[in-house]
Amino acid sequence: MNTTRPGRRPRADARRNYERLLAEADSAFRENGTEASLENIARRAGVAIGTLYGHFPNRRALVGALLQDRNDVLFETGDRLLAHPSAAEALTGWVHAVVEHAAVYRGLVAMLIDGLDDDASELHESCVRMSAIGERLIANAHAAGVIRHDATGADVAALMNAAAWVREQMPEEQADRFLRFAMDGLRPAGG
Amino acid sequence: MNTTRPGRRPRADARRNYERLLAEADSAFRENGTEASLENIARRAGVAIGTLYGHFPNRRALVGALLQDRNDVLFETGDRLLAHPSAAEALTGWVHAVVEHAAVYRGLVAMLIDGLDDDASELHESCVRMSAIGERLIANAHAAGVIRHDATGADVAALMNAAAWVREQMPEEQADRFLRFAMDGLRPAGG
DNA sequence: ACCTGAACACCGTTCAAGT
DNA sequence: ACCTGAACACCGTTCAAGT
Repeated sequence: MNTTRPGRRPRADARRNYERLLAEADSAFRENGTEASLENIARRAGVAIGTLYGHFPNRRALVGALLQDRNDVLFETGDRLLAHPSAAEALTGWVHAVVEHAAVYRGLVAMLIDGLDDDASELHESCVRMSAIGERLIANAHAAGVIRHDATGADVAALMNAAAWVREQMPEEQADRFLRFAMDGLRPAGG
Repeated sequence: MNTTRPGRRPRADARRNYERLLAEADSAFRENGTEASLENIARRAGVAIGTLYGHFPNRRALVGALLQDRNDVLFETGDRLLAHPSAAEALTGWVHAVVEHAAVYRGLVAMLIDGLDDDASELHESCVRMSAIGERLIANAHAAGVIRHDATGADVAALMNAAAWVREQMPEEQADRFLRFAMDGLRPAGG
């Protein structure tokens, strides 16, 4: 639960401000998406705008800090699915988990896509890890013959991101239907 | 080619400004997406910001004016496809046409989605028309038995919008693959 | 009838000055 | 070591004043 970075003992007020900023950012991002006003977040947290930038050099850092715990959960899910006996169920489970993960904040999918390409992004490491898990699950699916042979990791990633975007834009039920149909399109030809 | 609205004879300078604003907006939207700075557009067109607002009350109106000609082409395509002998090819053709249509400006898909729900939007009419064509083509596809029976118009719309979004975010080739796979997911179970 | 640009209210981001 | 808030450079949008 201690989210403080390298320096040893943060001052009590610094820690409190950090915590408050995270809480306000979370609620602002949930309400208005990842483009929510940072000035507003600082104001609601009761600190000056400079304090926000002191703790988080940019918007990505703030989002990254908020995603920490959720990332841990996601990667545990990934490990569990990699050991799952059914490669098909594992892949489906992963896609659902990632879509759910990205659905917290409107606009997050776009940030994650950028984060994968930009190695200077605070989100880069987790994006790469997500990508790696996906690749392995797809390899397993191919080995088990439960996915059409011409589908690549990039194809599944595109599907996943698209589904997350649909989830941001439309009612959850519609997003579920989209995901189900799209996944059917990945099944082997004879399936 | 005359794009002037109800008032009879626009002043020569007004017409020229209108034309210049459209041209600059088009290039700005192509470069930076539909969120491109309006002040920049006015500046590059050589007019004051107030002149831009005089011609276009908001960003949607500007986008709508730019889409006029492209809409005509799209709807002609729609009419032609509605008369196409193969319901399957017609639907596929329509989805491709809409994705291509929305791909001009990054961010346009999101505006079109909003435009369908918001009847105060300058884009609303064309969105409704697009939607109606889609519905008819899907009805035809169902009648011909070339689409899975549980797929609705909303499902196809979601797929189309998602494909357009993928086209905005990733290389065109990736978007094509996504679209092909996703469309396969709409084929009848036994297909 | 149309154009101008100042005015207002908002941003993100930086940084000298404080404690 | 951390916080503050003014400062700068940018927005979208409106509207009184011009021609």
